[in-house]
Amino acid sequence: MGRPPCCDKIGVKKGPWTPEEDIILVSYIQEHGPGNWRAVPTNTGLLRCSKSCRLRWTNYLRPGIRRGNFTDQEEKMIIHLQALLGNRWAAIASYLPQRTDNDIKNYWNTHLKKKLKKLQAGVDDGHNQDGLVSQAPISKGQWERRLQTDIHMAKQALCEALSLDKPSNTISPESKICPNYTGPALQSSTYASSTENIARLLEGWMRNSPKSAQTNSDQNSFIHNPVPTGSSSSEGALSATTPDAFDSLFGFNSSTNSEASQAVSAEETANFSTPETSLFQDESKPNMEKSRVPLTLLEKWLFDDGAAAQGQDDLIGMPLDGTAGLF
DNA sequence: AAGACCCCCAACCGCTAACTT
DNA sequence: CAAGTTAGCGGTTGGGGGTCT
Repeated sequence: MGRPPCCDKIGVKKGPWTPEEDIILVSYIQEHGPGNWRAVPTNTGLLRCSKSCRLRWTNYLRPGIRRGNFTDQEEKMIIHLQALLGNRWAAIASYLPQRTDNDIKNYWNTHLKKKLKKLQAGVDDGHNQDGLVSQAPISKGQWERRLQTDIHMAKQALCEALSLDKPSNTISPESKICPNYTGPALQSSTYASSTENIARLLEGWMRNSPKSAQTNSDQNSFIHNPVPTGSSSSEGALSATTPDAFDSLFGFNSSTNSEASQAVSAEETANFSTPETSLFQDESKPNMEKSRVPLTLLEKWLFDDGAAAQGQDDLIGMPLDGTAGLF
């Protein structure tokens, strides 16, 4: 028996999601939490395959996602992490908790690849045009030296990237490894208007719903206890959340210029946040920890000698096959 | 003003690792 | 342990919006 399709091809809707579908999905996940995606289309009545629902959630509806306007620091980090990890977008995304792997992948393919290519063309001295590392034939000794150098540079670059911007009170695993690192960037970029729109949409929708206000503790109880406690339709779950609570629950605020809301979002979405803030992060990137484990070990190894042994001068003077020209 | 072209990104597809029975 | 099932990942595509001519 072959592998069955993830969903019946007949009657499955494809293409862009409508706000209504988003609402249904969000309200369902709000009630049941992410996971068990196979049950989502059945239980919600959405004419979407489970995969599509998961993708929609992880790439778009998931709280705390920052979209567009990649900062220099993020760019830098992506470039170096890509050099270090290759096209392991999920792993790279785990270091940028506010970005989805899809987003990073898209950004890499549409912006960074081009940028690096251009730069490499400018400084081409035997390196090829396609990647960071020359594919020209080299001797084994050269290759080993090169590998060592690449690892060395990647170490430094990662340390550097992680040390860029820092809310002062955040204590992260990275901060232990790399003393300069104190957390993810809190930049001026805004969340996706589309996410906002959904929040607004929900806001309006909820205003019309029979139930209105609930206490924050109720919202928090959802955060702390995502398992449904009793009977309810998705509609009930949604109506049990006030717009404000929804904002706080989802870690964003409809006023995107609010520094406070951004701070909250960043904090809540940070992978290194406290357990009580991390329901969605834990669930939306369930294998993040898994994928991070070897990386963390790697980082430890990277930073143990990298951060201590190398001065900042080296960072400046040590281009990552031409990428340093970017900065 | 309008058609052609380009770019971006949301979503899809296929593969595979991980989990369950 | 093997077969079946599910979730997640990375590559790719296509539609829509923006820019150019």
